[in-house]
Amino acid sequence: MKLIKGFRDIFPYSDNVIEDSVLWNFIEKSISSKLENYNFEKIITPIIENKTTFNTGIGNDTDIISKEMYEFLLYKDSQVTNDIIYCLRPEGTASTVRSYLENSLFKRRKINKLYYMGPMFRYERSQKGRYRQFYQVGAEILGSKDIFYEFELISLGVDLIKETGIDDFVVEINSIGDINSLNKLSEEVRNFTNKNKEKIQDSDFEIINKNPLRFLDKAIHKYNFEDIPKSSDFISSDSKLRFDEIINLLDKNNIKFNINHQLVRGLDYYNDLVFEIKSDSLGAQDTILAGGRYDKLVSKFGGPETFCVGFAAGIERLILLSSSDVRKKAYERIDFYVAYQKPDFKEFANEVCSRLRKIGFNVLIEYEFKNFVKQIKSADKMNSKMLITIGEEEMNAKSIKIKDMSSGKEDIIKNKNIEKDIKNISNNEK
RNA sequence: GUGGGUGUAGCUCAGGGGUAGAGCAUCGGUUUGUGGUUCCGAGGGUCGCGGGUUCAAAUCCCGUCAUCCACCCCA
Repeated sequence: MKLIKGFRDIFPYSDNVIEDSVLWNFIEKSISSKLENYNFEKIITPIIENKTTFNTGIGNDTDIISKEMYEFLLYKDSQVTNDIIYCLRPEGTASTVRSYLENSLFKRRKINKLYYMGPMFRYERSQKGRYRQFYQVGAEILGSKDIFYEFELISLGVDLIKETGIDDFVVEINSIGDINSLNKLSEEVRNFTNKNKEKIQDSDFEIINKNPLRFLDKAIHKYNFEDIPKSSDFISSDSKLRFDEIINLLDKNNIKFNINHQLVRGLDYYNDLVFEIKSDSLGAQDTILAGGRYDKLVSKFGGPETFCVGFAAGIERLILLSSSDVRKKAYERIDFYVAYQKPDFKEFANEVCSRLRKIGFNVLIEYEFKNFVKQIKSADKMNSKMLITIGEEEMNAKSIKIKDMSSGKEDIIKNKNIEKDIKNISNNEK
């Protein structure tokens, strides 16, 4: 009986922040509510897909596909039932696009703003901020090339990060050029590497033959070439114009960013805009959020030409970086602790609880009686905002006493007015 | 896949061939009407797992597993 290597349980009161379900819950909620502020709708796709979805989606020669996929054949009655290879999804964009096409979302709305949140799987050595099962939140805008959508997405990314209390981050952006520019660049890389044949390892030539751009991404740093072909040398005037526009928009809206011409992404489907948000305090895995434009992916899947832009963020990484403020807030979730002085008062205390829960409050009562002082200490320990005490006096006067735990202020409320008066008190708090 | 560190109580760690330890946390008492930093006490361990050396192993040796960190790559 043991957890699988690289996987983890998430449970309450864990000493490890990325295993703490209370914090997880809080952060997932604030992320979703921010996404919904921006009018993104949630899409939920299975965590198992046909492997081909990712082969065509991400690119066969990427590390994700060639060495990090969890793939399997379906076994039933001790035999392989067919020869379809399934896999655990390693990322969210390919599944989203698959579902987008399969459900004809492009026919239902011209522009779809979708988000997903859930576990992804990659078979790699685990490390700080990197796990075999990890959670991503992603946002995708399908169906428009409007530059404002690019802006909206970057702005959303920044907001999501701020939402978790992170402030030491950097936004980096680049344009790798449109599809024509990328083709030109590929050709140029091929020429360049042919010229420098004797300096380049055979294994890297395999990469070049499959996809010259991947060579720039993963192998170029091994060599000390000076005049390497750069995306900025081949960028078309259209792409250049778009890049200037997004820079302008970010500037005007006070979103700070760095231009990084070295920035490329490890997945095949990007063109034009690419961006990342990084933090220094994360160790080797410094990217919190990354994305870009992917205008050819939908047609690669057999759909109509569709302009798309999106990003994904690592939830464990957001949680690792979350501020102490956010962590504290996650534990301030109890509105009322109901303390009763004698076991005989339990029935009434319980009734008060039910009534408060019915009108939407988070209420804690401990049914195994312990002495009054202990109960009050417990209210404090559990971070309850308010304390309700029910003792002899209250029972006689048919009332309850409410204490604000941070100010110490007390109120007495008549039994029959509980619902109305408590709403007033908690409104005054806010 | 490669390299290094670490595995002893729920957590953080001390101990280093001869009866298993501390702090924090938990629970109880102090305290049957008021909380955060009072004081006292209790529970909790196959010292990661397997093998070897020894009269005796948590301790020494070998293996293995897990975990952390870095490389690679990525969110």
